[in-house]
This record gives sequence, structure tokens and C-alpha cells, in this order.
Amino acid sequence: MVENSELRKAGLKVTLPRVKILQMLDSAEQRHMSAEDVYKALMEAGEDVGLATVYRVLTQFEAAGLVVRHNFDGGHAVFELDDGKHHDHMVNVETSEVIEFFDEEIERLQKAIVDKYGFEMVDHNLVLYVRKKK
Amino acid sequence: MVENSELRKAGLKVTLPRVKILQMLDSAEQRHMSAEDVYKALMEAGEDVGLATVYRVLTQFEAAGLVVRHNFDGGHAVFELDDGKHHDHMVNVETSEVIEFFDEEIERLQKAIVDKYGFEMVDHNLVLYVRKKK
DNA sequence: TTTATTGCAAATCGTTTGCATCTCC
DNA sequence: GGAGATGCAAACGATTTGCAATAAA
Repeated sequence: MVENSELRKAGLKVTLPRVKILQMLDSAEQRHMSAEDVYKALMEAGEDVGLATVYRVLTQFEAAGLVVRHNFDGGHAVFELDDGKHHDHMVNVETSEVIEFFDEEIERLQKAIVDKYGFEMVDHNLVLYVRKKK
Repeated sequence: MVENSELRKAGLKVTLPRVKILQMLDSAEQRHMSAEDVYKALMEAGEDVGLATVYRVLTQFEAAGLVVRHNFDGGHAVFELDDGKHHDHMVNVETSEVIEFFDEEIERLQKAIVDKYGFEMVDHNLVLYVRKKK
């Protein structure tokens, strides 16, 4: 279970909305949720939190490293709890299901390319859009 | 030079705005332009085309396969002429410069992963955010 | 002439912000 | 009690759309 100490550690006051949002991200069936998703889930759970607060809190969580933000195709951002383990994503375009994967070799090759160009990596983003093989 | 026949081939009437936009994408210094970029460039060139038209035309070009749309981090989409050769992108976060690259090995590994999960690839998207090594 | 295309302004979507009110420490 | 957090509604930036006017074929 997510601890309130994580909030304190991040220099964030332990408030009801923050605790609820953190719990929601931790307990929801879907690991990847948009701000809207979180908001609706809270509503359904009878928790009364404003949408603006959800956006604000998610952004703070991201800055604090509690959460990672992804910009998959299609307008809105999705967030997931940061478990510290980097991974990439596969999106099933037919179901919108998100599958996580990690490939050491790909990571290595990316670094090699960045290096070759004389840059250093700030961030990287790999998304495979897929569909069940017929 | 881009040909009007490309427009006809795509089933699009050859209109002034479409021709101008296509030429702009072909001749601009930057291969990657947002709708706003194209619009401003046209204005500066004395061409009078509405912003809504630029959006509409770019979307049609994308559907016709003349142009590829990318959603890099940061709100707005960028478009580039489709030369038929797939490549990935590196974005210099300090200058917003976009560098194209292609790595056969990475492509191969991506396919292998998709395969392993029993999917087929619909599309894929790899962006490396980088900065000059200090 | 006929139908597609354009320009404009208003609408939409996801997200952010100002501000008065409320909560946590 | 006071700093910081919240909710609401208004503001936002990117993109889309309705519609009457216009330009291709």
C-alpha cells in the first residue's frame, strides 16, 4: 500500500485529495490513467475532488517522482505510479490496453546512437502500436 | 520539386492553398513544421491562407500519405513530407532541433518483441530527447 | 454548373490559472 | 494562526467545425 510518508518525503502536505489520488493510482485496475480517469474514478468512489485539483496533484506527483507522465498518441496524457523500473509501452490500438515491456538491448542501442551524435540522453520514449495477430 | 500530380493522385482537387502548403513543406529550411509554422511561413511569403485550412489540408495530406504527423512532447503536432523512408527522431531539448536517424537493429528488436507477445505492429514511435554533451 | 474547398468565427478538448475559501501542522 | 491546498469558474492553446461565400473541374 502507498504510504503517506511518500508525500511528506516529497515535501507535500498530507491532504485528503492527495492521499485519495495516490491510493486510486495504486489500487486501480488500470495502471495507466488520465487525469479524467482518476477524476471519474474518485467521483464513482464517492470522493469529492475537483478536476483542477487532480491535474495539479498529478503534476506535483510527477515533479516529485512519484508518478510518470506519458503522452501517447491522442491528445490526453496518462499517468502511472513510478515503480523505479524504466520500461517502454505497447498500446493495443483495438482495445487501448497498455502493455509494459523492457528490452535491455534496445536501451543499449539507443544510448549508443545518442552517443554517436555527441549528445547525452535526457529522456526517451518508445511506444509500439499493435493489434492482435489475425 | 513536389508535383501537383501528387495531389490528383491522392484524390484531392488541385487548389491554391494545397499547392502552396505542399511547396512550403518541400522548400522550408526545417523539415518538421507545426500547422502554426506552416501558417506563419505562408503569411510571411505573402500567401493568404487561413489557419483552419492549413490544419484541414495537413490532415488530408496525412490521410493521403503525403505527410507524416508526429506528436513530440509539448502540445502541438509537427508534420514532415513523407519520403517513404521510415526513421526515428532525436529532439535536442535545448534548441528544439529535430534529428532523424534509423537503426536497423532497433527496428528488428521491436518487431521481435511485438511478435513475442503475439501481436502485429501497426505503428511505432521512438523519440530520444537529448542535449549536447557538456 | 456542380461540387469540393475555403475563410471566418464560434465551438471543442484537454489543461491551467486567479482567487476566495478552507485545511493541515 | 498562517502557509499552503482546494474548488470553482474563467482563461488557455491547439485543433476542429458550421456555414455561407468561392474556386476548381
